[in-house]
Amino acid sequence: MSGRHHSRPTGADEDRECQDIRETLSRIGDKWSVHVIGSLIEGPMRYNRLRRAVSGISQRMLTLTLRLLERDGLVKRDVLHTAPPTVEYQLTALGETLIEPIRALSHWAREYRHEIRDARSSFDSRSG
Amino acid sequence: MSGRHHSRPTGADEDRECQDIRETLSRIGDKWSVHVIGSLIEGPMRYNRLRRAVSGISQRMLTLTLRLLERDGLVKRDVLHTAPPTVEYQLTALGETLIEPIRALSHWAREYRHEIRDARSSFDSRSG
DNA sequence: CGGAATCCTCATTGATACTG
DNA sequence: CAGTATCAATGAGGATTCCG
Repeated sequence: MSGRHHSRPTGADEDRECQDIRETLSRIGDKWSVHVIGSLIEGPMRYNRLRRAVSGISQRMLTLTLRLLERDGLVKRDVLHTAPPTVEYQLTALGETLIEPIRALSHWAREYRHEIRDARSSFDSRSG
Repeated sequence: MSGRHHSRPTGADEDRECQDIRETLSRIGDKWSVHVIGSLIEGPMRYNRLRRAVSGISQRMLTLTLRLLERDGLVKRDVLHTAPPTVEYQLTALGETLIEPIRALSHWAREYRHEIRDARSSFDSRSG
């Protein structure tokens, strides 16, 4: 996670980098954030449509997830003054910068899913 | 998370990709895995040294985390027949492939940490 | 439509003590 | 040294109900 060039990284460098990555992971590594972000890639979306897009999410968790993403500046919330009220969510510019790194992880997961599955069943059979 | 070329992705594509990414995130998005992986990048390491490297981790969680990483084929556990026993952990080839995507997220976290901090304090002051 | 509030459950984690 | 076993606490998440 550290070690630029060929020099040994200091422990402090490591700690700071691990902090950074852990912060990001706790932001998007929860149960729903990536699903929500993934849905919003397609474009702005309203609350109930988002709810259908992210199948399985409860109303509580959708609201909570959106609030946290909004708080971190990754998602923008727009209230349109209609009756009944219309609320639209979309990725911010900052939110869009997250797409690439997430996609990288997604590709990794894709590429190695079978190796992981095999490693698992092998481990499980060894353990009884 | 999908949308290759310019064609609209199907919902099924999206779901599958979100599944993949969620699986990866639940594997490494827990409280300790990234710390452990980050420490093992430097090379093989024994249990107690790892424990000191990942400061704050309990014995229980270190063992648990290592088991899960081993199960998924990301970490290799070697028992050296000495007295007292010596156990060495290291990343597998598969484990090493994870370094790059993790580093990408790490860089993202670094690059935008201030924007996120500002977004947060702005949001919090708006909310009271 | 787009939530907020409440209650409840279960999974994750930590602390502690013990062991080959 | 490198764990295992047990228990207690914390907190994320789901279900339900109510609201402007």
